[in-house]
Amino acid sequence: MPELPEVETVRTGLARSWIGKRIDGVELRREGLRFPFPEGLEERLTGRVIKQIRRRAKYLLIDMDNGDILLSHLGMSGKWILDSSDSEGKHDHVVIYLDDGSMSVYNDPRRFGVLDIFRGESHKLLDHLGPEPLEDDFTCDWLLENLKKKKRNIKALLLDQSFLSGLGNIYVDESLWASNIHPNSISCFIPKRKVIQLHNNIRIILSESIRQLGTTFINFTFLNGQSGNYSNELKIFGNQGKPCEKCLNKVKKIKVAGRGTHVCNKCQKKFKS
DNA sequence: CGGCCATCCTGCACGC
DNA sequence: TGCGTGCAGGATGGCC
Repeated sequence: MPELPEVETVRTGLARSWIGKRIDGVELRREGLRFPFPEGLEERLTGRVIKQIRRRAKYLLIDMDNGDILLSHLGMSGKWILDSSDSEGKHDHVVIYLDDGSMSVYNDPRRFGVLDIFRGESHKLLDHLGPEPLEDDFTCDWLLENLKKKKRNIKALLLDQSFLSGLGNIYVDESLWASNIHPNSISCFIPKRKVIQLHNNIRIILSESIRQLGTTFINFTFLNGQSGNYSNELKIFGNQGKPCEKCLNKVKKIKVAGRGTHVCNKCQKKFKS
């Protein structure tokens, strides 16, 4: 479940390993992932030099020397294994051969990932995305104004990538707990002082997680065994049955917006009117 | 517009 | 121990 901090961690790793290298060959081991691979992907990538790696929401954008952009989304279980010595793993779907003799392998058991190539400013999967929570345009005023405009369940809204991009199940639960807002609150009824806290907490939590290289669960390493430490910092996610760190009340796991949701009913206030 | 559901897929945690 | 079942989850698309 890579979210913004995990994808950012992957970006840093890919940048270190890939920038300046030329792609000598690409092997596709199946027809596609979530979607079929684009026609002629191997040919289009072969011979290209990788110039830059960017991130938008949970997408990786790999800029080539001819203007082509390789788009990679890790879905639920995707990972890039760099300097791999082996590409025969059960779920190794894509192999990229680089001009330094190394091999990068895309492995994705659940195949919810996306790999596409495009050129220009616009891509169907990117065009509708909301602001980046760590960029300057995600201001407290912006959040206040836009929560007011909607009458939606706050958890559903924060998970909605067209509203705000990059948050997933983990960081939404963490941000709402840190702000003492119940995930079943309605966006427009959350008072200003709580929205200010929410805005602040989203940025603090994401930044701190990036600093720690993200959250890693068993079975989920990003790059050659490098793994995130933010798991140790999780205050509510996965803590069902344990005492809340703020009030010792038992943390519950409920369903909100179709998602498993962790909540402290004592600390987190439900704003519904 | 918003909520809800199904879909994609596999691994894993259950219960018997 | 081993099998079957059901669930999780990011994003989309359809339905009401």
